[in-house]
Amino acid sequence: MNDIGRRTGKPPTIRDVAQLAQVAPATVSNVLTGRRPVAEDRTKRVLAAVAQLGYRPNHLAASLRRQETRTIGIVIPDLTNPFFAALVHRIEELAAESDYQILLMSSNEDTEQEAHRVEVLLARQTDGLIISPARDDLSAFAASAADLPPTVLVDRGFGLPGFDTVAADNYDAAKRGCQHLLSLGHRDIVLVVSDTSLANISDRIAGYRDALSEAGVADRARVIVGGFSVDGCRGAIEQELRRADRPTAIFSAAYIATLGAIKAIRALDLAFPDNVSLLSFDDSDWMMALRPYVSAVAQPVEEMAAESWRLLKQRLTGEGGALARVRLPCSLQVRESTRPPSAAKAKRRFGSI
Amino acid sequence: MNDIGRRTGKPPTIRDVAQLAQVAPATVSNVLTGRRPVAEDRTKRVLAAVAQLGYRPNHLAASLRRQETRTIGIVIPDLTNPFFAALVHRIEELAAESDYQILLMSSNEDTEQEAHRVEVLLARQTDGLIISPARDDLSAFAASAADLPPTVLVDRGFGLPGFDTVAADNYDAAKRGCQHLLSLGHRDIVLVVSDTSLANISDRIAGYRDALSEAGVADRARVIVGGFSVDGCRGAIEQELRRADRPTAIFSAAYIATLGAIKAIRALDLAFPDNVSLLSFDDSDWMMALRPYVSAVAQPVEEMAAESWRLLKQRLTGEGGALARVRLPCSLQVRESTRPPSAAKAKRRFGSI
DNA sequence: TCGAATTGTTAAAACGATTTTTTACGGCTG
DNA sequence: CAGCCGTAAAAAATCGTTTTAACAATTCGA
Repeated sequence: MNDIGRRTGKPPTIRDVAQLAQVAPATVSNVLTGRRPVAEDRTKRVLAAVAQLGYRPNHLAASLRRQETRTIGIVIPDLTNPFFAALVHRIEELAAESDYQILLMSSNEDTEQEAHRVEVLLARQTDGLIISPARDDLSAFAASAADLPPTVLVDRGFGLPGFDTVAADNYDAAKRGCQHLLSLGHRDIVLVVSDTSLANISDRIAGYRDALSEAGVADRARVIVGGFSVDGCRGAIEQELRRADRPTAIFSAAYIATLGAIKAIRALDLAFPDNVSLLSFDDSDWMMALRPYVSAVAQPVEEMAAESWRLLKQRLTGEGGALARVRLPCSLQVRESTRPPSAAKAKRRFGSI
Repeated sequence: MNDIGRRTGKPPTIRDVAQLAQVAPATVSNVLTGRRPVAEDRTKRVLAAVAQLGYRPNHLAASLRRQETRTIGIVIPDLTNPFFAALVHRIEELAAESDYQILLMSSNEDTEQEAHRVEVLLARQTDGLIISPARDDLSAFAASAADLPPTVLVDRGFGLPGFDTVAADNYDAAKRGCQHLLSLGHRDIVLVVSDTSLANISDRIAGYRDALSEAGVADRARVIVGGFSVDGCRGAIEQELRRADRPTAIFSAAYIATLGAIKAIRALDLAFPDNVSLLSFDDSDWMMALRPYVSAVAQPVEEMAAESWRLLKQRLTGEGGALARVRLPCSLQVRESTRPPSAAKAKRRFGSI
């Protein structure tokens, strides 16, 4: 380890390398980026100098000059939701493969925070954005909308004009999930959602309603709103389960709602699928730990991540065509928590009429 | 909406604002940053121009000049692990409060990827780093070590020289967890870990062993290694559960191991705590969905995040003192999955001697 | 063999801010 | 009234790279 040529203190710059290699800074740049050919002997000198100095190009300066940061901003409502964690994880992985890095921010389901984060990302010159907006309308971005770099909306905000959007086919998934329950003989199916103002949720509600309609039991539709907290959902569901005409099946339309549903069922000393069937929207690996194993409508998280990144990258490289709206199909995982309504239950209901 | 003074195409720069406000660029900067006083009338003119142009300071340029990016890099092994998701979530939240943003990267438990990510972060001039290293030795950073900005190691790499480090008190937590099982009467407690090369894991192993020693049953120690996959752990545990001298309790020392343990127990048609008690290291909100509710040693994720950020921020603002090593206590959550070994079980064991 | 095209090299400009230095202008003081 | 001082504004330097444009040297075609 010698210190020859090592400027103590500040890290070496391209000028230091150039000086040591006896070439111009531009030549160093050309060697390192490969944009223009450089004679072999100079290339070697430059490389040697780079190695000797431990030179690391300052990405900041390069970004400023190139007007490209190779950074994309991701804004999601809540990283502790495994769905979003998985989404971000995969996007990061894919982005890294193309030498893009991600600036991650959580909006905490709050429009104002979201708007602020987007502003920050704009100021930071991110090349692109992937957002799962807190609300489906444009209010949050209204102020910044005109200055947005290529932006993909994922999970939420599907179809908003001006954006590439990616989402699961929530309508179809909810419909199929509900049909599954119907086919088991359930007629009293309660749908638990976190919030009705979100389009992905209202799509699920629509799918649920349509499935009931087509089965001729539209009037049995019961949608309850539990909010974004587990205990909010739990409370709402408990109330539902305490009624005389207790539902025979619960369809929890979000991660939080599933947790709330299970907690509610436990709290009342009931069991699924014996007393109520349970179907979850969103599948997580931890569900395999549940006994009974919860049936679920699984969103294609990986594909959503892949598709979001694909679309964004196309825009970044200028290959993008017309704005895309990608709906990805969910898969229905029929497992142990959904069964025909129990005889005992049917009898009780019968008696109560 | 008029377009007066609006340069179409490129976003407005500080020069545009200066020109419109009839002042020098420096004055605009002073108004916006508040570093130097500016006369009131000029201030008003500048602010008006800023509003009219929709000027947004280019953070990139400011960073380059200031030699400070207000960006911190976070490198974690795996975002799909709820522990790390929660950690990142909280750090992001805290950092945002101080106007720092985070560049997030996953190492995927891989030293090479990790080293590469760290290099990228260095090139990007991040002001600080928070890393949960894939290995406890310095190999990954050896090349970059000298050039690292203030760096906090969290969860792993505790006590590595040259770093502020934060970790749960794994030794004590495992010991107390094991003591809990011992106090219930268990003597055949198997500890399931992902990997033995990690210091946090070996601390857990040590705590486990010491608890057994102090109870005079050091020879009953059984540590099995399942790797970083759920099914790896499941397989290893199944094998253990199939033995004639099946353990009466399983202590799963990591998120993945807990999942594997539950899966294994289910696969063999056993139940906890009836056939085996189960104690989990790492607590997640989804565990509340388990029936029975799994007892767990909970790492103080929020505090670990807070402490990491606090230490890092101190270094960033130059208030930092001597390198800190912070051990945070875990809490033992005794719930339903840990019970005294069953009579039936005891009898069977007795008969098999 | 001479001018044109090509190639490699470098000096200088540019990116967009902040910080340092210089200048200008009053108000005081001796 | 000259000189000094303090303040606010402007001008210029700076951060570290890439790109442009100018230049020299070489190759090629006619």
